[in-house]
Amino acid sequence: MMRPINRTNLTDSAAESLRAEILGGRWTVGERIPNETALTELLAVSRGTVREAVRILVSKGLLDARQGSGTYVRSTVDTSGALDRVKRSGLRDQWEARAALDVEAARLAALRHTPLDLERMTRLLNARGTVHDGGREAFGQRDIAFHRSIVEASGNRAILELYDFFTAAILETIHSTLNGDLPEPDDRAHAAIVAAIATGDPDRAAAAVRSFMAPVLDELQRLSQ
Amino acid sequence: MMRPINRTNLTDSAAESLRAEILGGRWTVGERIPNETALTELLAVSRGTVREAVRILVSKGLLDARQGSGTYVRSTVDTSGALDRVKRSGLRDQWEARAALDVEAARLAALRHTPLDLERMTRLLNARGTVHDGGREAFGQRDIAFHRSIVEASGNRAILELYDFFTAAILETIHSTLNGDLPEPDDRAHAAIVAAIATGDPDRAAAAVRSFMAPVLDELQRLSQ
DNA sequence: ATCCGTAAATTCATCAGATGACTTGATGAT
DNA sequence: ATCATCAAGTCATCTGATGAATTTACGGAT
Repeated sequence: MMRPINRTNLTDSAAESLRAEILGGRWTVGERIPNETALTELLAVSRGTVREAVRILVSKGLLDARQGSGTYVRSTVDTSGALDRVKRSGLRDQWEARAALDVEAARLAALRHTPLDLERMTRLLNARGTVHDGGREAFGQRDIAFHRSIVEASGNRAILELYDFFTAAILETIHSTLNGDLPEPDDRAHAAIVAAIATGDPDRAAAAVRSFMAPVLDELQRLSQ
Repeated sequence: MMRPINRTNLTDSAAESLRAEILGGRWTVGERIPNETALTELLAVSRGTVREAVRILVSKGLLDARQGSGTYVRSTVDTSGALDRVKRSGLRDQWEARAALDVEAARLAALRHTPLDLERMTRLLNARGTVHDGGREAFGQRDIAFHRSIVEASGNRAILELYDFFTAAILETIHSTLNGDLPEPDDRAHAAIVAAIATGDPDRAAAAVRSFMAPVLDELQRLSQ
């Protein structure tokens, strides 16, 4: 059951060697790397192991294998580990990062929201209810849906994508560590956010989200010390 | 040369099938999935193909293969594609997201910076010079180093990680699409950021970064329309 | 009955060989 | 010069076999 953390296998070693060569600039983007047989000799492992190693790097977006042609370098920057490190960065850091996106999203939503966006946000706000309606789990889902609609209204897909990531990551962290004893968000504060966005004033919208986030951030700051 | 976008191979199909089963909750976290021989029959592909498919999911963090024991579900949420989608979200969206992180980082830096942080930021600001010193490439590097030092001073590793990602992603995009005709940042604006952080006023620091970012954001907004 | 060491079974890791599918460049006929 | 055809190169896939690590089953000692 107990496993040493750094025991590795040939496939991972081979993939790591290849990755280091790619990131080190041994081949340029678009260039073809040695074929499987040559890699077998270079890495001193069997062809099957080479293929598994290459497969890993293809899935990371570093390589591109084309049947009949060869395997080519697609990118020399590896961003695959970034989100893993974000996940391990602590709850306070994650919440702060999400808050930053949330504030900016509200700012952009004030400038760009469509009538449809406003209708959806209002509807989700009204449907949000209280924690007593249908249990904690269901309330959390409704709360998340409401906040997500704000980010959607920003029209920024990058922010929305990261917001979804943080929502999932934070939920995972809270489930595994805390027992959900964070301050409950104020209901009137939610309405204030929608109202601010509706007026089209970005600074007011940003301030509304920021003041809404403040209690949780303060609590997390306290917990992290 | 022309390649249909959805031509796939057995390994990717098998990996996708497995991924769908995992995300669909067929097995719970910690549960052991069928062994390679069984997967060979379930997926109707050879063991080698099964192994490559499993490798992909292991590298994505969904599975955990243990020699002699079995292959277990590590996570049922897949965040591996999030950054890829962010990369494809357009330059304006990426820049806005990074700006959001940058502003929040300055705010946090004002509250948390150490004397060492301040020293480093000042040093990098002075070393930044102009675009005429050592060429455009070198100047870009110094500029990035300065901005990164602000994010470092925030003490938030999640924001720093994402900031690095955006820096690389934006650089890649600019290289491949634009020809670097974005507004040059003002030098005095940089000094204003450091000064604001040094006073410890988070709102002033945030405002300094925001006004510094404004010209580029406006230009990108114009380009995106 | 419990504990513990050994053997057996299970499972993933790795290697080797062979065949097929696809791409690319060369060849040759028109 | 153009185009169809062919040959070489390369990745994709299958099959079989052996090794290494883990787990389980078993049997003896206490």
